[in-house]
Amino acid sequence: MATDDLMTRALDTLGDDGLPSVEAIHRLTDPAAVSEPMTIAEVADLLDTSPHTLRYYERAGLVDVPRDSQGHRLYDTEAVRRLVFLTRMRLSGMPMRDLQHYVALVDAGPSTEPERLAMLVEHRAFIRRRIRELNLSLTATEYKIATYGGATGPDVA
Amino acid sequence: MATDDLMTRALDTLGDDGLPSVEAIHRLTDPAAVSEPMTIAEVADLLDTSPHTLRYYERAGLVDVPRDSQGHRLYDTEAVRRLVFLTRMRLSGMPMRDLQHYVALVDAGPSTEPERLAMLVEHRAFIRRRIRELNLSLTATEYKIATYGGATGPDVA
DNA sequence: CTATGGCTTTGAGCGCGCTCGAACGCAAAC
DNA sequence: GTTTGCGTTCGAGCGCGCTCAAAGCCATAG
Repeated sequence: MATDDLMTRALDTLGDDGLPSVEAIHRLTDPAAVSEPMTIAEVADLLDTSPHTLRYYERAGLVDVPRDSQGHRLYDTEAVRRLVFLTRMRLSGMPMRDLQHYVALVDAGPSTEPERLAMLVEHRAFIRRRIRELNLSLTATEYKIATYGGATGPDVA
Repeated sequence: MATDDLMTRALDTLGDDGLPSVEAIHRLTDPAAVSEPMTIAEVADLLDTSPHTLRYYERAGLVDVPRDSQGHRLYDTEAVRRLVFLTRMRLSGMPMRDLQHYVALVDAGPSTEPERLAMLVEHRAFIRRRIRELNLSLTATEYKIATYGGATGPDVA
């Protein structure tokens, strides 16, 4: 388990309220400062995932990865950048199917930008709804902790 | 799809910021005002799920449901209450496994209250982390929408 | 020279949470 | 009386996202 992966570092820039600061945005826009090609293990560590998963993403057509003379993957800046995006989207609940569609649009050229933008806007709405749901469950859980009697229902006084 | 299920109603009590109001808490503590037994279809509609799923939860040992003279399920207040709790926990990401453990603890009596409380506290931490992750992804998505150029990376100026 | 370790490919397997199909029962509606 | 509709049980199937096993290649270490 990576203890200093991207997400961990990014979360550290947030307050306890979970609201991102201006600094957080800068970290988001500069995910991997180094520009040298990385091995699969390094990328996996950076993204807090496994080499298995990175190969799986590649097989799924989500990213193209160059090889070195021995046939080993060497992730260049472009590939790393895309994977940062992909893992972020996955983590926030976008299905593989949609990501495959998205990258197909990217590969299809600039004419598909409106559709890509529409996907992002829809995903934004999805994330917002999820956050609202989680806040509700959080409130319910906190209420249950505070008034804990052990029943499954609220057992309102 | 139920358009007036519990979650929908509860979310309506929240502001756009997703922060629950005092009223929301009251709705949470009084999920189903009626106290008459409900059919499986009614409960499914209330919880925005399917009869299939409700039977599945029962088979999984999460809840006991009384039957009428014809062998049909008649959900009493206790069962509905527990299912409200269960679906809330599921929606916020608690695994079936944990829920099975939790209800086993409930059935084991008051001596297990500390462990149940510990589970809730841990789940609260889980929800909070998820919300933080989602806020981060939300920020990233909003940034990408705002600066949209269509690449998979930020393409910082 | 022979391990050891990290990478490669391919296809298969798995854990989770449903979701469905089949065969059937009962009851109210036509 | 039969059709329609909603319910029942049981076991099987499915979609998703990984996750792994097997067999092999190459390079550096001892």
